[in-house]
Amino acid sequence: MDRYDHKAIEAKWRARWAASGIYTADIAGAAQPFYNLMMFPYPSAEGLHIGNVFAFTGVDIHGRYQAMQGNDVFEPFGYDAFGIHSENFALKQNIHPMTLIPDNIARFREQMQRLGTRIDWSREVSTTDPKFYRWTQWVFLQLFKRGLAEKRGAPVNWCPSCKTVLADEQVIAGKCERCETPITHRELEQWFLKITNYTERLLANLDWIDWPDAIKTVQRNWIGRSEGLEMTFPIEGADKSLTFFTTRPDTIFGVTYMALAPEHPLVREVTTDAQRDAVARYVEEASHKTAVDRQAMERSGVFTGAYATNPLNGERVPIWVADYVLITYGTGAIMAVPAHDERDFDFARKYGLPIKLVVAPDGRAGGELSEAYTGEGTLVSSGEFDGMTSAAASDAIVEKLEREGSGGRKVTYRLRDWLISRQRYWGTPIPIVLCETCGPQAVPEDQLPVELPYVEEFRPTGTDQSPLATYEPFVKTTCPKCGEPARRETDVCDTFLDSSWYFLRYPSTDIDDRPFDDARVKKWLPVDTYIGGKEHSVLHLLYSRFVTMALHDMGYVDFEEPYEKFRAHGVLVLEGAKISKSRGNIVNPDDYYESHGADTLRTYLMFSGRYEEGGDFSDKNIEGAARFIQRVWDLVQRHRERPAGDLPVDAERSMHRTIKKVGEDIPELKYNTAIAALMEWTNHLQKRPSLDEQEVRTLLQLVAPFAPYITEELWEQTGGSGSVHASRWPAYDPELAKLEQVPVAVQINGKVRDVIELDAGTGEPAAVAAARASEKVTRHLDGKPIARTIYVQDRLINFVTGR
RNA sequence: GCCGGGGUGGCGAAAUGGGCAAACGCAGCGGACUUAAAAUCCGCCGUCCCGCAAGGGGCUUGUGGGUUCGAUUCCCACCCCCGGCACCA
Repeated sequence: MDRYDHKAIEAKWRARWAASGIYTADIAGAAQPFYNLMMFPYPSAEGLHIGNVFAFTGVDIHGRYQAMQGNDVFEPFGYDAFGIHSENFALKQNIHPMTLIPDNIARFREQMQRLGTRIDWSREVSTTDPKFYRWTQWVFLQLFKRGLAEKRGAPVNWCPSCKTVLADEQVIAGKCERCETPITHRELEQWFLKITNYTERLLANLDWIDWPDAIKTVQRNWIGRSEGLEMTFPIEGADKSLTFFTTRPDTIFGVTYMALAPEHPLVREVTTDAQRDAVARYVEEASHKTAVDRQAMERSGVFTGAYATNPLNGERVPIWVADYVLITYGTGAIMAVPAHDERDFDFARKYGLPIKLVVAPDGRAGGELSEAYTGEGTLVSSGEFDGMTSAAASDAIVEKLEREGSGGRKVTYRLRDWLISRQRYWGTPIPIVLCETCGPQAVPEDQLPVELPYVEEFRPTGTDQSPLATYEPFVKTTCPKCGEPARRETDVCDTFLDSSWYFLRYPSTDIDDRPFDDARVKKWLPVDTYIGGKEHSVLHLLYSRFVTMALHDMGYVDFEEPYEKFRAHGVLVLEGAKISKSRGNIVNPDDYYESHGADTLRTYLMFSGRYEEGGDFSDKNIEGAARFIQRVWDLVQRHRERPAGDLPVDAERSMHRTIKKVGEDIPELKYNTAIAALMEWTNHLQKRPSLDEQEVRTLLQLVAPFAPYITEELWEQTGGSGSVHASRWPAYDPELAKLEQVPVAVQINGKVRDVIELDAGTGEPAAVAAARASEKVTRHLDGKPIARTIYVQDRLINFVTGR
């Protein structure tokens, strides 16, 4: 049999599908809308790589299956083309992003089309299109008008290489997520979105949304809820007090010093004249250290000369400045308990501060400590709380402080507000006018979009300003409130603002006077299934939940959670390394489109392992998928040449079993085992002299989601009506899908000695009788009496003899 | 360090409300077809031992324990790999 001509067939159906609009969703009229969403890509490199193809194929199979279930599937695609990733690529190529990005997009589109997806190409979105970012700006303004966006001075993460500030979520282990340069800190006026207003809801909704537990855990950890005590110690000789947070109230009698973060406002106020120079020097040095330095270097600090009083025992404790205390967590100050905290222990050792044991490990008296004891135990040297357990003492201490009004229970979070200003060129301009008299003013909505101008010199400046700041035609404007000359905000938005709402736009891309149409949002959202990479567990997935909640509270949408069902696909690696342009290990799908065709590539990628796990890419096994696709072709060609045969009951049963298995596996994204079942069935079909019409129909339908081109061609060749992709998924008969005869293992003392064929559903007496009739069983029993018999129907029999 | 996920043949992997480990595929070996090759088809294919053979027996899911008639699956301890967080008080 000849090899099928994948190039001709794929080109033919691509054209036909485009012409017929088979994948165009009926946005207004769909009876059973199903929003099948994939994370839109950054079109930053020269094209799709094999990892993108892997991800999108899995989403598409899901969409095709849902369509064959009778749903009106909407599967849109777009480009997240603003941002540092795209701009850096433009810088490297030395081509202006306004020229380069449209080329990249065209290339991505072509490669996606060759993949044979059921994407609705009539509703593309690109975040760099003014028709799109006009509404990103609108989203920003709604947040601004409700006080959820504000410009304020704060210590921020600065990447010296990218020359911009970054959100916390974009700092990985103290380094820039894009270029791995150690982050420094700057004190700058920046725009923040108040995601922390939503902390509790972001946390609470995780309890019911249908997401993988692993992703929920990552979000919970990122939000970092922590319960404890907040209290204050009065500062000696000053009208001030020092507020701190602790999760260990039981150790409070062990406080031997206090420590402030170098950036803490009280540092200046409490430092004595004698210590002023030393403290100033230390604070100055600390400001130059990167987060990476801070951790790598030995713990350090300096005494301020001031003292605070522990109100519980009246002890006087020195106040230090130490850079292991973070200004960004809790109150930026700590009570230090060297005996029961590793960091405080090291610090006390270094500076000769007292180490006072107050929690004794249970059943042992505390002696000299060689390291901090961080566990729980029984309180000692703690006044009235002596003898209590850590847990009881914590409660008692907090209650006492609450009674006295000097402290109380408090919940603290790790999550901080989302910093969205970027001192770069390639992004959505922040739609704000800065007026010297009126302050930051929203650009009136009828003046949107604030267009990003073409600026020849788009390189980052390295100052605290975006390159737009020097482009006067953009900067000069008038205040919308007072009409006086004013300047535009020149920072641009973090790309994650673009992607925080894009899914709301897809159904309304043809509407220009509002971001999204209410009726369409009601019809299509929340998204039915969202599938994307784990790398966005915090970042995109958290930000878009926040923005959706905010829009919900403003009354724009009637749901809080944008993606009630989310599934994460695995990541493809190459020889153990992440696939990326910078590593130079890009695998281009075009080579496989040419050599084997998209159907084979899709099938191969989905067959070689679990979709939700990913794995190491290697094309070693692609021949297996190619043979399977070719076998489907050959089977159907043979069927066309020979008269249709009958359908013996065994063949019918194996068909029903396959329909059941494939139909159960696809919704769970177990594509590898679905394909295995199809391979098994085709191996059976091949042994039959001729196929029944129903078998051919069913085969093409079951293979269709995986290999859309060849099945469509064969469907037409065999006179199928309409498109195979618009046909209804075949039903199976549960009775026929069952096995008639089952192999049952016969064990003696847990060791398999024989396997006998029994009718499915055979009861214990008959099964045991059959098993005892086996020569092998008799031989192994060797006359020993059976003490016990265990029977698991249709599975096994275990004869247990006495010892 | 803490939090996730994982470790199964030569390779990619199946199978966990405990029940025949290795489905499906790759590679390999043997055979059919062919002048020959490719393609295709048929058979073998975890490992060790006994046997000329038919066949029989032992071992085997990272390591060591435990529970159980029975453990890849459950429990305890540990090792390694991948991902996330990271001086979070």
